[in-house]
Amino acid sequence: MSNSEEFDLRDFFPYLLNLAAEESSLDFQAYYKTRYGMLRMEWRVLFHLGRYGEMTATEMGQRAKLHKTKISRAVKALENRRFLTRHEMESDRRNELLQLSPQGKAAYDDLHELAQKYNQSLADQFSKKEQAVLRSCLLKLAKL
Amino acid sequence: MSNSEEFDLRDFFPYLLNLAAEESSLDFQAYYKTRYGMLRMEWRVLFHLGRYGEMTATEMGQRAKLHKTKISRAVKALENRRFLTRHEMESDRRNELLQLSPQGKAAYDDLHELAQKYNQSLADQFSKKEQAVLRSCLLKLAKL
DNA sequence: TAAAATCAGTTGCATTTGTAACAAAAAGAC
DNA sequence: GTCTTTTTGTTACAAATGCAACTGATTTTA
Repeated sequence: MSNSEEFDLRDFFPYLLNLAAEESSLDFQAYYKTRYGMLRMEWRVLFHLGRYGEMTATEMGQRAKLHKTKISRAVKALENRRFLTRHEMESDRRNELLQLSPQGKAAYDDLHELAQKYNQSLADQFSKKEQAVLRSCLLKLAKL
Repeated sequence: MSNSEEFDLRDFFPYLLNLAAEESSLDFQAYYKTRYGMLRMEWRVLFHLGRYGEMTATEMGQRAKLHKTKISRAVKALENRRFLTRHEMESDRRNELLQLSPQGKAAYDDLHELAQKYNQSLADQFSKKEQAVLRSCLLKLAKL
């Protein structure tokens, strides 16, 4: 039966990745959730707009590999909280340009800075060399 | 504005971990889903029983850091599909010993072998050294 | 030993997500 | 031009998850 040489869950990368992903985002997630009432998808959309400037939902979808329904819902929620505004484009009235409001920008600045610090605290567990290997492996696994 | 030296999502470990976790489990997930109609939690429970032998739900919860409601629902689903049986313990009738049925064992054997191969194909993207670093980083991040 | 506290496991409800159908606008066929 | 197809974004419905209340069994406490 249970041979101790046998393949274990602790050797299974998808499992490890899942646990590490969950565990490593808990604290940060708690922050934007309690502080700004945001969900993960809303934080991502906010980040994209803050980091890369105004864009349409479709553009963001391609850039971040997010499905349009996720974006649609996140945008609606952010709009309700006055974190962003939409502007119908004259050239094509199906398109809406999304941009952060001043509040949105303020939230972005706060979260962006925090994310950086938070990330540093995760990275500090590892040597520079390990950090580089980890990052490159993850990029490859994520197919980025 | 968008300063190109600025901290990017691609530098943010929680984000990378999430994407890598999702991407790296897609194919395997599709297999046990279409082949056995299982959800992730059900696969985990099946794996635990197959790998470590019969145990109670609480034991499994501690071992795998899973919440009891998740286990309860996964056990019910696996029981409905005749992959496991429950046996009330005489010593304490609140406890139920869970064990795989022959079908459950067969599914475990199949999935276990596939998981190993699948994992190997993920690992093959990296050198031995990289694999070791990746694994140890993930274990640390997952707090295992 | 009777009442209170604890523990295993389940169920119900509210939230979140995934999929697919949908409406409106634009582009293409002819 | 109008009829069909494609594209953008929303919505509806079903599945999945998290959390808290619950049932029944056991232990503790007084």
